[in-house]
Amino acid sequence: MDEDDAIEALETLGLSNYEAKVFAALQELGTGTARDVHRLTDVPRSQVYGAAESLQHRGLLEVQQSKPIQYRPVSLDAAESHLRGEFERTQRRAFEYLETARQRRGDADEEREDIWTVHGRTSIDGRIEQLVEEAERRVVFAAGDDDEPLDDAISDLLRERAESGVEVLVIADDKSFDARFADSEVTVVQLPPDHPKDEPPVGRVVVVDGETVLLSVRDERDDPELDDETAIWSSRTGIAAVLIQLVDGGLGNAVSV
Amino acid sequence: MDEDDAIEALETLGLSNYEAKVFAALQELGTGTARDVHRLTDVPRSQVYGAAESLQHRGLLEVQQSKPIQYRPVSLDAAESHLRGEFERTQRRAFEYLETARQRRGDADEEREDIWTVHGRTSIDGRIEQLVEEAERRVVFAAGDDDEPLDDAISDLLRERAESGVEVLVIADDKSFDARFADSEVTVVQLPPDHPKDEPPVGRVVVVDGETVLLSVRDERDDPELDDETAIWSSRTGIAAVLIQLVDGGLGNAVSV
DNA sequence: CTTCTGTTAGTACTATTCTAACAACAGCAC
DNA sequence: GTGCTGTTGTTAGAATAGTACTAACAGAAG
Repeated sequence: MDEDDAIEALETLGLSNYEAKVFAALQELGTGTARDVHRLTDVPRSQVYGAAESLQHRGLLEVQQSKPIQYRPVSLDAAESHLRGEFERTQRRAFEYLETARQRRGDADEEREDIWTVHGRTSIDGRIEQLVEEAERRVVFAAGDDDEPLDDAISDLLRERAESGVEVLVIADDKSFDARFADSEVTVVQLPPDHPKDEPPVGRVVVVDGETVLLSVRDERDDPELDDETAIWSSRTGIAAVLIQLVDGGLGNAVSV
Repeated sequence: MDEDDAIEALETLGLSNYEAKVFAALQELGTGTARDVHRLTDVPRSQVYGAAESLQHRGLLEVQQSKPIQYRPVSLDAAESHLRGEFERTQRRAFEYLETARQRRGDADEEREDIWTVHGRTSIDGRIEQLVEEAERRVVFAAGDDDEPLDDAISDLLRERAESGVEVLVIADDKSFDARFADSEVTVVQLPPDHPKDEPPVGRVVVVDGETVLLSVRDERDDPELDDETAIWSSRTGIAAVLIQLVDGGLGNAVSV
């Protein structure tokens, strides 16, 4: 993480280029004048005043109206809280409208021979949750080798659906899943040790009611935080039926989806 | 909250203008093609493809590679989680560097006749916390009439400092403070009912060790979420001594700061 | 044959980056 | 006290980069 990355990240958080540089410089200076900031950065001195005023109005700087004006950043904790508060308020504004827009949509189109592609772990998690919530009879969930294949929210939801009468099977190839679902209605099926092991990049496989299937694939990149997972899913289609048969065949006699 | 506000908010969250409009349109459509989106918005049809691809890579859309291509938004919950995750990762990137920059600063300048101005409630809360944390002997905290003058974090900190041996007085003009500090070492001083009442826009008053003072003022605007509070504070200065005497005088015989 | 689709290129406009200039003030030498 | 130099804070404008939007086209679908 170098200074350019941090400046870029601050810009992503909504600061302008000059604001980001002024804020970062003042972290290092502690307290400083426009000239001090200009000397430490490539921000033109005449531009420091406007950038600093904007930061002050956003609650990120304290100002001493002396001659010359002195600036100091608020604490990093206060700055983080402040930016997070701004983010949450902005997101709430946007999503209140989006919820009303969503409610305005007409009757959903009938499902056709659709295969959908989703990028990103949180989006895939969301789709998995939705498919599981819609299950009426049976859910089969399998995960490939992974440090953390099963999100807490998803495992909670699997328990909940199992307790509400849906048949839930989790296919595991290590023992940790037993502990997670030990006291629930979820059935954990252990693959035999000699079962051919899917190598990465296989991610998750979910089959719902024998007619909906989701397959995710983990991109082979280094940074797990970058949501580098892609999934396809399909429901009540010919291709879904074929994929489900393929998944079924891959599991052999261990379990039927 | 209308559509333009939502579009603007989505732009603040990092979407481009076209991306925001495509995403909002698809909330209403449910599923749609580039032409469907173009018809519902003023986004040129040729620009919908690029905006949609970008949204997909950000994990906000699902795509069906048919002819024509079909797009659908991920669920609003998944979208919110996703944007929040992006925000938290970006903020962590920025603040890791800022913390190292902060640690690199030289010895803090000696305090001079400084008066600092702070905008925004979270920044003022942060400064109050810092002043209270630095207290060695005595903290006096007063708040004007307000729906929620005392942040949980601040009240927790006041308790903690009282329990660690600092003398903490909270000056209240209603009974609710008794409940908050009933079982702690914090002393709550009730102003007499006939005490002249500060009218808004007075916010908070904090005096630390008889030599540091913070005075906040609430701007008279409607929206409490807009952090419309401004504070001044000063430490070990002549003006701080004067302000503290003024505050002392304002409290009459009820308490000495 | 017409319309639609997806892609690419380019122009016009807006925003940002950066420089220049200036009045007023502060500091210093004499 | 005066004169000179440097600093401060403000404003304006040119250059550059990014965004908004239109136009055009090949290929496919109806």
